[in-house]
Amino acid sequence: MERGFLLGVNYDGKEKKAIMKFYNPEKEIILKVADSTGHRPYCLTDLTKEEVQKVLDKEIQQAVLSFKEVTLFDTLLNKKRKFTKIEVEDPLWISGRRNSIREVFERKKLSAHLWEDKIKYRNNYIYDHKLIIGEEYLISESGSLKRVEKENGKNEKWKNLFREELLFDPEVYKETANWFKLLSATIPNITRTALDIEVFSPKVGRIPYAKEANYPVIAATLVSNKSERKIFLLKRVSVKEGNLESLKERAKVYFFNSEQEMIREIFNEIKNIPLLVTFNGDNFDLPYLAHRAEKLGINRKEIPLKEGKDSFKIEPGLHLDLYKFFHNRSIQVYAFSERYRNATLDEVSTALLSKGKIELEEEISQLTLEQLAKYCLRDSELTMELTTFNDGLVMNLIILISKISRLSLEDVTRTGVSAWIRNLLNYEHRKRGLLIPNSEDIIEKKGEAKTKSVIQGKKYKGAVIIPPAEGVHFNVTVLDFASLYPSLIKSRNLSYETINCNDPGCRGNKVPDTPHWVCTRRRGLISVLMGSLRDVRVRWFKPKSKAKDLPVKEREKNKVIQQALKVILNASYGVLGAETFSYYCPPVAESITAYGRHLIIEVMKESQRRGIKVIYGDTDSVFLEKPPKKVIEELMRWVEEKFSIDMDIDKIYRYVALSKRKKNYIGVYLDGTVDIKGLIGKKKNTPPFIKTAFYEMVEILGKVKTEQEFKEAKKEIQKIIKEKYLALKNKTFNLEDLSFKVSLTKPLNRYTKTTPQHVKAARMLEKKGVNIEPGDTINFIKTKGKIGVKPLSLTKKSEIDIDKYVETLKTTFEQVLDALNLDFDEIIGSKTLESFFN
DNA sequence: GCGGACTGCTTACCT
DNA sequence: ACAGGTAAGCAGTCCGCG
Repeated sequence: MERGFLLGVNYDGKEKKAIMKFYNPEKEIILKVADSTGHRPYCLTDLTKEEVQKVLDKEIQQAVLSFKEVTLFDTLLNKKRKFTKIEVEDPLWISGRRNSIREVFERKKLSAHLWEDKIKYRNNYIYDHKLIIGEEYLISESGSLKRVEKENGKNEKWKNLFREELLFDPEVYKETANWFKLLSATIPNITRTALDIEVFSPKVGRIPYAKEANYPVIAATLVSNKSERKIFLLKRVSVKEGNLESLKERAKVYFFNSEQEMIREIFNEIKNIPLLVTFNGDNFDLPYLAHRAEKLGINRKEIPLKEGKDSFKIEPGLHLDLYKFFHNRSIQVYAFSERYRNATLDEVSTALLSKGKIELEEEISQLTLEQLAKYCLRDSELTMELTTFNDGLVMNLIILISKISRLSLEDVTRTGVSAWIRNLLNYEHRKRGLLIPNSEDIIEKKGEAKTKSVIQGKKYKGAVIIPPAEGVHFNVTVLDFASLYPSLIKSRNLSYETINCNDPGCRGNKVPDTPHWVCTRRRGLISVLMGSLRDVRVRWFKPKSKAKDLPVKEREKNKVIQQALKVILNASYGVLGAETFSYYCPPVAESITAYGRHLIIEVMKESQRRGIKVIYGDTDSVFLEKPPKKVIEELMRWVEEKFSIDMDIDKIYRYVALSKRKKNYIGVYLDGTVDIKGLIGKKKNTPPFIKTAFYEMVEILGKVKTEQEFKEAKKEIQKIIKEKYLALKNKTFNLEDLSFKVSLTKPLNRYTKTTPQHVKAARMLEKKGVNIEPGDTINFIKTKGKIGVKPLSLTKKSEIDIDKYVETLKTTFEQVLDALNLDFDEIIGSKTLESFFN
């Protein structure tokens, strides 16, 4: 009998079996357990066995192991149906090779009669065995599994807390309890090692191409989470050694005369690593090593690396590529609040660890061995620290998302949030004996969107924004709906199968502002799953992440769980409106925003009925001017009773300055902190000169306490504006403070429709031999003359177009001046005789 | 052949 | 490969104008 935490499932093409990988914390090793149940790849069809046999040719028929009749519930038709389950030898027979079942069905226009054929076999295996990644199992000699269930006292407390919920919505209650157990269980601290390699390059500034692997690997470093460090160095006659002794204090150093020997040694290390961590290892380090090894004549059997479609995996352990994980938009935005902008090792580690890569003054190939080793070691250290900082936040996040999505750790780090949610939904369909629907069937049955978007080119109508009341408003309370869209999905029973259901009795349950209705007889699966995730977050993990009575460690644990849930919940609405999502359902997506619009408008009306002005609102919030406490409480209770959606007090401002512009305001909290939304002065591309001027104004605004104090503040602001205007006119500034910084979102040659200014500047740089790539930020100055722009590095002070900067200063300040009822032109005194006559 | 009105493209932001 | 809505600036086009 062995014990281990399940980390993933793979398919072994040679053994023709699913292989589960468990991690045993005592021995710090990976246990590979092959399937012992005789599970085979399969897909489903509503054709009979005889019909299928007519469709498939002899070659596939030989690969078909069996036809079985199965009964599943079709959620779209709301009835049980019989299907033929076609079991085959190898997943490629389902799809992925010539004359696979899918290909044949497609060719014969029978795609509509095929189901569950697009699911990866490793996931199919997880569904059928109800496996939970990240959970601990007992593994018997024969390979059978048993979950280690740890009952703890917490569960009882939990049940008490939710007795009410149990009566009101038992299905959600049941799932919430499951999530609670799953997410509170112990998370293993997996022993892991980071790897980084350096490669010789004969050309300056050229990164070697992994597929060709033409040049030697000259260094490799390995750093474990237990601070074991190893440096492998290739001796080269052409470079100096430097102080090699200094390396030995920091790591075990190994020298090699032969590159082949060194690579062999790296492979020996990899074979003993349960979890390998790299930064971009899928696309560089591992393919380079694999191809280089083959080139050097190392036997394929000695190479513990396996090339996948968009991954490189290792044996027997697992490989996580952190680049892909940090590159994930949801992770970047919701887990790390956009603290890094580009997912490079340097930017991510600088932002999260306050420590970046070693800056090089020379080319990699010219460094002394000492410098090379230190550079390479730092990269591995950073990569490892990204998984260990903050008590292993990143590792825990990955494992928690695995638990929720039921995907292996390797898949979680390589896919986006829509793949996570899709997999969870697939798993839950299978668990309940429901047919996993084809995307086309959902669209065919439920149709496209019926509302019209405000922005042309979008698919349906989104949120409403209550127009801001221009001016300065003192004593403002902002109310918001707690995670509005997930709450609506839960409380309005929204799911692909419940929208516009077949039962005529449900037609009265209309979605406002749309022709849609929602089923009143059965709970929707997406509604139950997202609803229970929402409940467990809002009711338990979020408050417990802030609970002062808990030890800090405990709070931090809850915080990570809360964050993992947030990442998934924040996407729950968005994926339903994304064509690429396999449960894409426009009527559901537009119903969510429609209920949202209805809600905010009703709250606004009610607030005004109760004598409180709503001065602004966006999607899920209302800004209330001078609301008495009592009225706020009554209003919130009214909303909760009438719509069963929770409202929270989001923030309280001493005052808010609004212009007519939406998504554009400045608010000052009671403690004087300033909240800036959408203003140009805050945007990252605004020149520092303008930004500084703007923030000088913000500082003054933060000090204003009463309406009387505004008089003085207005004078000071006018002073700043005059000063800055004169500084521009007299050119008393640094050139670089006038540079706009704009990012390239695509390669230069893909700007074919128009040529924006930053692209013009970038092209000038490229001509000078500068390497320009997507994601690069271009620094440019607005200049006089026909082109109107030059890269910062090529501009002389005399070329600046001062008038353009006065314009930028004007628009930046106007966004606030409008609220203060001040006029920029009057302030700088350009209301001269001339403008008078015009 | 020039300038204003307009539309479209691009980036950065908000919820 | 989660969504829609807004602000702003510039590029490019159309149209009028003896």
